[in-house]
Amino acid sequence: MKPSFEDLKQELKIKNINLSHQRLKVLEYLAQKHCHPTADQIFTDLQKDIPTLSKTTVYNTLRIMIDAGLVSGITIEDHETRYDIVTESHGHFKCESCGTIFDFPIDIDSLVPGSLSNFKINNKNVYFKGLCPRCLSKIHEIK
Amino acid sequence: MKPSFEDLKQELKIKNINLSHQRLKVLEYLAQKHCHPTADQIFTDLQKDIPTLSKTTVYNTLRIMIDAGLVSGITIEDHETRYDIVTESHGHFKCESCGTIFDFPIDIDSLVPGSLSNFKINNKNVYFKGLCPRCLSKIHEIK
DNA sequence: TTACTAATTTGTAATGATTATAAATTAGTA
DNA sequence: TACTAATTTATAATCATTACAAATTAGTAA
Ligand SMILES: [Mn+2]
Ligand SMILES: [Mn+2]
Ligand SMILES: [Zn+2]
Ligand SMILES: [Zn+2]
Repeated sequence: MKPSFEDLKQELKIKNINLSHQRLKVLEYLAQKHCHPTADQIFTDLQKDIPTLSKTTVYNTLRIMIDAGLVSGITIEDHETRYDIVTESHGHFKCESCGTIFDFPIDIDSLVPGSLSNFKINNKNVYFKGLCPRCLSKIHEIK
Repeated sequence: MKPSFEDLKQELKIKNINLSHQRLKVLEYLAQKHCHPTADQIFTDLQKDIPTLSKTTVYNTLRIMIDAGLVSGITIEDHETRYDIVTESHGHFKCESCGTIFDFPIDIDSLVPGSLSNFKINNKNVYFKGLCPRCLSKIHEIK
């Protein structure tokens, strides 16, 4: 279930994280759009509302949210971190043509093999790569 | 089943990739150690044998092997790519304390959800993060 | 209001893995 | 040996992210 923006604000209050204008905007952005943006996309979009915004603030805020457990950084390509409001664990599909990241449901917990019984698992990630339906149909058109 | 070094050389011949001294050494390194090294680790270790080795050559070679499908680049952290001889698909566990990456068996194909039926999936990745048994026992000792 | 302090934001510089480029070396062939 | 193409090398460039210190803001008490 997707957390509401109010829920998130509440969570931050509980964790003693002050709610500045910038922090609220970053959080709101992630809560409303769920497009798995890069830090740069967040920065570019929010700059329209907050002309003085600095990219450092975006990075700082994302780090704070990650440490608080409200946001997760998704590493699929080694040169770009995407950000996601944390919900139940789910898989990610990245289209290699348009770059869009799609969520998909997956029962990750059932995957854990016996060979990891002596390991302490802190987080589990599943991602696929390929082509999304939209890009597949575009390729079809050209042919 | 792990491919032998000879198998790999054969594969490259089939794909029309020339076998230089440097390329053989990189491939041999990956085939013998299966420690999921970084490009820099490969470079540093091979430099002992090949004093003139350049880091660019290591990167070039890895790219060629990846394109040929013999090696895969593993992205777990956004700032370091690890390299692995391609075998059957398996999961990776990265210890957040010592950095070691462990293989574990996992039936990734059984995971694909119906919601992705219209997507073309090119590759599937599963990685966990946490603490390995060795590091867990070290924490225990200290307490 | 004013003064003071701590938190936050900002601009700028630094970092570090990877890539681009072009010159130097090597291998293969006639 | 001479020629050509492939490979390697050294060096510089790129670019996302982080480090740092100064500037701004928010909160609080006098
Ligand atoms: Mn997601
Ligand atoms: Mn592996
Ligand atoms: Zn697409
Ligand atoms: Zn460990």
